[in-house]
Amino acid sequence: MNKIEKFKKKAEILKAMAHSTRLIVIDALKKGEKCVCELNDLVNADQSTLSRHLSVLKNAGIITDDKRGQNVFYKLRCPCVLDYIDCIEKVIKNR
Amino acid sequence: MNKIEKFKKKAEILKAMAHSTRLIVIDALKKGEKCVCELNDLVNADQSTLSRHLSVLKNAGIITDDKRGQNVFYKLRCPCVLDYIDCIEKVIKNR
DNA sequence: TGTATATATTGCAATTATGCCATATATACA
DNA sequence: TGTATATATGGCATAATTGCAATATATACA
Repeated sequence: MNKIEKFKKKAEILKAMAHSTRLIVIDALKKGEKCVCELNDLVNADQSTLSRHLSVLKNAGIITDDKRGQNVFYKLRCPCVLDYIDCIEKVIKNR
Repeated sequence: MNKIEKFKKKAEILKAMAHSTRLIVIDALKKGEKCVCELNDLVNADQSTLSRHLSVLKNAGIITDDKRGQNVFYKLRCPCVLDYIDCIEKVIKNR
């Protein structure tokens, strides 16, 4: 894989994170897994819309799902994505 | 500013980074400022396209510009954005 | 088996992002 | 002043993202 392809892959991950609803989900998962219904209470969006956001995060490899009974539980695959938010806040403060 | 607004602002920054050309620029600036002509040699895009990518990064507060003579030099405002690489690479490996 | 509940998917319209071309602006220098 | 060089901007076509409504699927439980 050449250099440009590598940057494209990284951009994909960032793009998957680059939405307020998806950031709310990532933030909510920092203390452990949550089912869709719990996440639904946190975000202000249609159930189908949240479901699509979750699939974006899942396809990017940021979260994983685990179906148990009627519920699907999501959790962060790499909690380091949360560290990144600190830097983003610094950017916001400095601009 | 309420919580959702804060997440929207963070998403803006991430979205500004979420493009391969803009990641190449950010990476190129890790060792210090560079003029547009130097960046133009690194990316595979029209000059006007690069210019527009630079304005996206600038508007997001990720880079600043400094015009000296005929050249415009860009540099990272918060080099911590480079830390994304380690975490993003971890996400890519784990998925 | 039938029904309720949780979650995912499809269709579609509206918005936003992207890229290139042409053109504008601003500086340097003859 | 005129010309070349560096960078930015406007216009426009194409593609991608977003959100909701409707529908599908899958599990639980009566």
